[in-house]
Amino acid sequence: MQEIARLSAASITASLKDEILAGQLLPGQRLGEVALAERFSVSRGPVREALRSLVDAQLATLVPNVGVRVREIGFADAQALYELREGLESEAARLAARRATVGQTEQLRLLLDGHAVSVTAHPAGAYLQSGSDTDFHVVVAALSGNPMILRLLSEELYPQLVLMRRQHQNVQGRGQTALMEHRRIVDAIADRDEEVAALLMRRHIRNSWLSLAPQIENGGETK
Amino acid sequence: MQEIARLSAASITASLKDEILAGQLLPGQRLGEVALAERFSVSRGPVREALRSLVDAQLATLVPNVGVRVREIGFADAQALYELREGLESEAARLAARRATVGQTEQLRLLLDGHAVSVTAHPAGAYLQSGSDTDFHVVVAALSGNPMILRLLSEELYPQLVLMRRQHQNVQGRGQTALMEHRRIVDAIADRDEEVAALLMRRHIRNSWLSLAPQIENGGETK
DNA sequence: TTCTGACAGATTGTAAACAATCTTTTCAGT
DNA sequence: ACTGAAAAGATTGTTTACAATCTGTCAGAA
Repeated sequence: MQEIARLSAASITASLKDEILAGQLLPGQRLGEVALAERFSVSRGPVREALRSLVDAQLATLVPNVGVRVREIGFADAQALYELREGLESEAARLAARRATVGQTEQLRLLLDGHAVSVTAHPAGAYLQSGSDTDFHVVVAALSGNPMILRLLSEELYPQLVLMRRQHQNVQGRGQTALMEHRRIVDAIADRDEEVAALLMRRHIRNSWLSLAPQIENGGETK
Repeated sequence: MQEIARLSAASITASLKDEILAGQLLPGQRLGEVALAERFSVSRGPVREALRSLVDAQLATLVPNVGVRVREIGFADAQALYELREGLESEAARLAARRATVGQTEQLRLLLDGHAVSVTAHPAGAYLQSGSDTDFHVVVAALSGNPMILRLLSEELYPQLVLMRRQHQNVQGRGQTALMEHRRIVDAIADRDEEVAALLMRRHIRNSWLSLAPQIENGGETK
């Protein structure tokens, strides 16, 4: 696992993010500055900066004078995350219905057609696992025309979702159902029906949570 | 403007945040590392860390190899901010209606009673300016029982709001109206009516934006 | 045996020096 | 006078060294 090129702060941040999301760095694992500095053939400065960036992205936790660890996402965290998504993404769907052009909604339909192929190819619910679901949600967020919402979702919440899924190994088989819900949402967006688009997105995310919650160990860390 | 005690990273971050929000550091102003290091009697390391923290909090912008500047919030930014608030805070109100205890809603009413005194004392619309409005919204966010929503609002969005208001000097006189809207929201929360609470909060924030938008120069920086 | 406290090792926090990049100035050429 | 390139200055990015803090171990007393 040796790094070849001499990277610097931004690159190291990206590398660590990727490794965490890929599951190469396990939740709870310590991220020592010296160890990482040696691994990247760089001094502690850039590593330190990268670690702070991970903490800000909520992918790691920092205890002052002690160190940084890969974040562990418990049941309460996951629930909060999905509640937040309900508010944020229903707003994104609402704005998308207000602003998306006909060409954009067409592209969205094409995206779902591609997903349909994936679902039939891997019927055992690889839809959500393979990131197709995230693709759809990112596009809707982009169509909202709101840079803040797009950034929040794609750069903060979705990485946390990936981390959570990896930690709890949920391979939920909601592919077919989710795809149908996606189509209804696109219909509402194409109809310029803000209220319905927001409502359907809210329900979609809530259904997703209801299907996912039982898969998460209730080994409840309260705090 | 000399600092007395030898502060370190976290303290410097807090100091700079306060100064930006207090308007002592104007939007667009450069935040040079060496200058700040001398001002705080500290080396560039902690200053650098504090600056990155400001950038993550969206209170400053970073251009690599160039420097950090206090963030300028244009019309498009303000609009995006309020759209985001609609989604986030209506969700907070919904969750508050679901979870707040009777004691908590009572305290919320008491808070508004206190605000009523402030409004009658300063009838010229000092309500929103004095932070009373923010107080209410923070409490509702807390009552949502969702730590992520609370953190996002109180530590990211509201500081940006303060910065925006300072930049555009909006002293909107919506005090009496806003207070009444607040009371209706509390009523819905006390009634455990999630839908109405969410709807009223959404309208409240939208009204706030409609009253505020004209006050912002449309000297549109497109990007 | 178990708890307390001090010491040693390791790790994070900060300071100071060096390297790389950008900005501004200067000056030659048109 | 104006354009453009090159050099000087200033600023950020990185490295190295030092200080402060924490964790774990071990001796000693209850």
